[in-house]
Amino acid sequence: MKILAVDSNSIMNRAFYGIKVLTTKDGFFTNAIYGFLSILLTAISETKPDAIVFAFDVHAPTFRHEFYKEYKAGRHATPQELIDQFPVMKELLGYLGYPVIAIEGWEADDILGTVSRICEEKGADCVISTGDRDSLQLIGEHTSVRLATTKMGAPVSTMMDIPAVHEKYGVEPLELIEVKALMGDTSDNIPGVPGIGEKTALDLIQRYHSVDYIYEHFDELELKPAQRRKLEEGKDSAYLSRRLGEINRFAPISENLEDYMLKNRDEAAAVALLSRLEMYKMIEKLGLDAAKVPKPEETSTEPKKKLEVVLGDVSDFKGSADFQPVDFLFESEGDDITCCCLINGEYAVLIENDGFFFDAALAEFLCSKTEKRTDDLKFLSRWAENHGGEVKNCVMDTSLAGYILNVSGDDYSSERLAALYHAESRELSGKAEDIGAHKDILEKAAVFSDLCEKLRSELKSHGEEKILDEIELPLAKILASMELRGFKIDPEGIRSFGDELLSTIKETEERIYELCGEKFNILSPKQLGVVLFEHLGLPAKKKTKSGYSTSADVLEDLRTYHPAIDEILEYRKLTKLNSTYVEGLLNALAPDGRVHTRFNQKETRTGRISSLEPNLQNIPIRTELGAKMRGFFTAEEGYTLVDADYSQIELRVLAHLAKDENMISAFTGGTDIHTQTASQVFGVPEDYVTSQMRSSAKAVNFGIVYGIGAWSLGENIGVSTKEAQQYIDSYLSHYSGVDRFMKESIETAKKCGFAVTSYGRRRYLPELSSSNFNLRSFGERVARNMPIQGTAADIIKLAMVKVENRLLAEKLDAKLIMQVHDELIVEANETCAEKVAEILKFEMENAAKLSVPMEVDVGIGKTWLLAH
DNA sequence: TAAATCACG
DNA sequence: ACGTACGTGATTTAT
Repeated sequence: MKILAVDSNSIMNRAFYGIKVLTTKDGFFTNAIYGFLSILLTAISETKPDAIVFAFDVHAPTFRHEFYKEYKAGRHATPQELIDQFPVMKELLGYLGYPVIAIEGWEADDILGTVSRICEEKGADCVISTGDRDSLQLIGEHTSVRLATTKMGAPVSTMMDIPAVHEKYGVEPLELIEVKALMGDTSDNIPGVPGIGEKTALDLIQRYHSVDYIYEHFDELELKPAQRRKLEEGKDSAYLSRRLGEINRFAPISENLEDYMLKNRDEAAAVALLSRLEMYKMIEKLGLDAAKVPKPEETSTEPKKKLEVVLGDVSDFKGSADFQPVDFLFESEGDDITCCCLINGEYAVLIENDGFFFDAALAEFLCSKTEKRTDDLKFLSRWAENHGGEVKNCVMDTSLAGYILNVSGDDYSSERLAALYHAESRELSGKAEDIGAHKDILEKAAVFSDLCEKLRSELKSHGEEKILDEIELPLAKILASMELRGFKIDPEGIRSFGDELLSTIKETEERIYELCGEKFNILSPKQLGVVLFEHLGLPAKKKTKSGYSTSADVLEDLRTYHPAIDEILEYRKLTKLNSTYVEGLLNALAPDGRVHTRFNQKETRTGRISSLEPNLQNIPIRTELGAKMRGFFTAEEGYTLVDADYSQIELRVLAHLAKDENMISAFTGGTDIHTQTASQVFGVPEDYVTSQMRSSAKAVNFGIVYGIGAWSLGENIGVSTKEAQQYIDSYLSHYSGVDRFMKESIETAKKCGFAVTSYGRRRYLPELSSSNFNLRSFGERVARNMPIQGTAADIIKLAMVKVENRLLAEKLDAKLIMQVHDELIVEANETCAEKVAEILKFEMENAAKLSVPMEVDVGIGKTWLLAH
């Protein structure tokens, strides 16, 4: 028999402060519950208990104990966001069939102590799960403690048993009570003996084992005079502390361990509650059946609307125009569509791909004027283009709508969105065998129409309709086309570049072994750390959770200490270049001689798009060697690349948003912004700005956009924190509009709960109401950054739509193939490259009207390197 | 699977 | 007292 006893209050606290902010979409904090369940699941899988007991303090957290504890420790009172999670946690545990014990007048500790005592007496095993070292005194023959802590932000658990206590403290577990009696515990309001700290207390108890012994044999003890005096004066306090610190092991709970076995759980209630908490993955992890969710029909009195399922054929594509908008759902295998479902008013028409006229009929349908709603427009557009058509008049993509409504989500499937936005399901009618054979797609179909309406009205009420209609929907189609077209690369060039790299890597490797006097894996931070900081004795500024940091900026500081450092940095650069870019690109090369990256339109928190498999948005450019890579990105025979990029778009957006006269005039006047900043921050005329000053000013400009802190700025440009603070102060006094804007951004975000771009794209920031300083600060930095980065992202997306429209309207043989946040690349027939360059420049510069001009640099060339 | 590192804007 | 600039994705080693 093995019992897991959970110190629930302690674990809830640990989880609340240790886990990043997590809320439901209405803002209810769920991070403590989530963290609690995660810790519980690992504890269960590690200990495999036969029963689990959850001990809570009665009041969550009690005023007498927890509140005072926090007060004494100089922290804030327990935040409401945490308090609110306790009743929900208990409710959930109840549904899950676990015994929850909370007894008026007894602390959770006492309950744990009692459970472990019972176990010891009956010879059962007891594992206590807690985040609090208090419980270590309970460790015994059959009792161990699983201590949950956070080491540098990461959750860690340590098993403590008798030998572990011996090793760590050099005393018996029970003697920890004596230690505490002497040293006290400020966080627990135990005074101890004033002047006696952990070291002395441990030393005394190791020698004399108890408070009683110390005072009973006081005159015989070998003590330093100061210690003797402190102990004498603190005698009463020591005995008081001795009583306070000992956990009571006789709480009035059942002595029968069988009573703590798992009871029948109310699966439906548990699933319903977890769904309300939006912890869908947790449902599975807890071994619950998601299908047990009670149907919402129970709450509605009206009869459910019907959806008649019929098997159709390709002729049904044509007839659908009468029922606009038509909802179009599909199932796919690879690039193919295998089956689809059209929702025409009352009917769900299933059409299977029979391999005959399906593709042609579908392509024709997608091209038709009929208004369509779907759940993955980019896929559909790619399919349509592959079949010689396009998707016209698509007015809804539920996944894009879901992304716009919450950019921080991770699942925009229509199933999930339907649950999130309480879309109502229609009742399927029709032949049972038809329904059974297409269960998945029909389940989606049943809620889809209502989901579309719910999403649309939600967008409308947020003022985010235009983002969907004018930015994301048209963009999906463009991205599809960019993915399909791909980027031509020169595999021979890459291969020979790779060969050169490999031979340089080999030489560098040899030199490193020579210089270090041993062979090891240079790419292993662990091994490298040992060699550099132990064998070679270089000064380590330890950083990471698991040892020495060997990151580039740490090594940079060590360059003068040892000749191997430069070689190691070089080695890293070369291997990175080879494995990520040379090998990565060759692996991604499609048979058509091009790489087809995929653009993720629903990933970033700011509204940017991202690129993956391969990521073409991080092809090297900053170093000369790396930039050679861009020489292998090229255009088809007879075509050329036209590359256009915004100059300092984020700073321009900032000048505009902040309405900062000074910054606006820098951009209208045509002075270099970093030079102007340097001149103002350092108080010298522009002609006297050195390159050193300009580069510091540049860092400050970047820092401002990121939500700057003096410490990091100093770190970054190699000046003291104090000096960096002076730069910032000077900056903000010269750019007072920026100062005001930053303050307002945070204020507004705190008031609304989200940060927002010029175009109304929101990013919810529950972090802002976190009681955790670091999280809250992060929220504030994001509140400052999101409007800038996000607005810039909106602008270039708009530009892409405009550019594509122009290229199409003017029937140019040119296609957009890449976007790198502030840069667009078009592959154009050589005959129209100049025209395309003009269009790019014009449409990008005029994609938005800011109070500063947007400048675009355009280049034409056969390779990315040459065009940029 | 997570952590460390490094490529880009 | 504490941690320390925004947004991504790929590769490697280590757990």
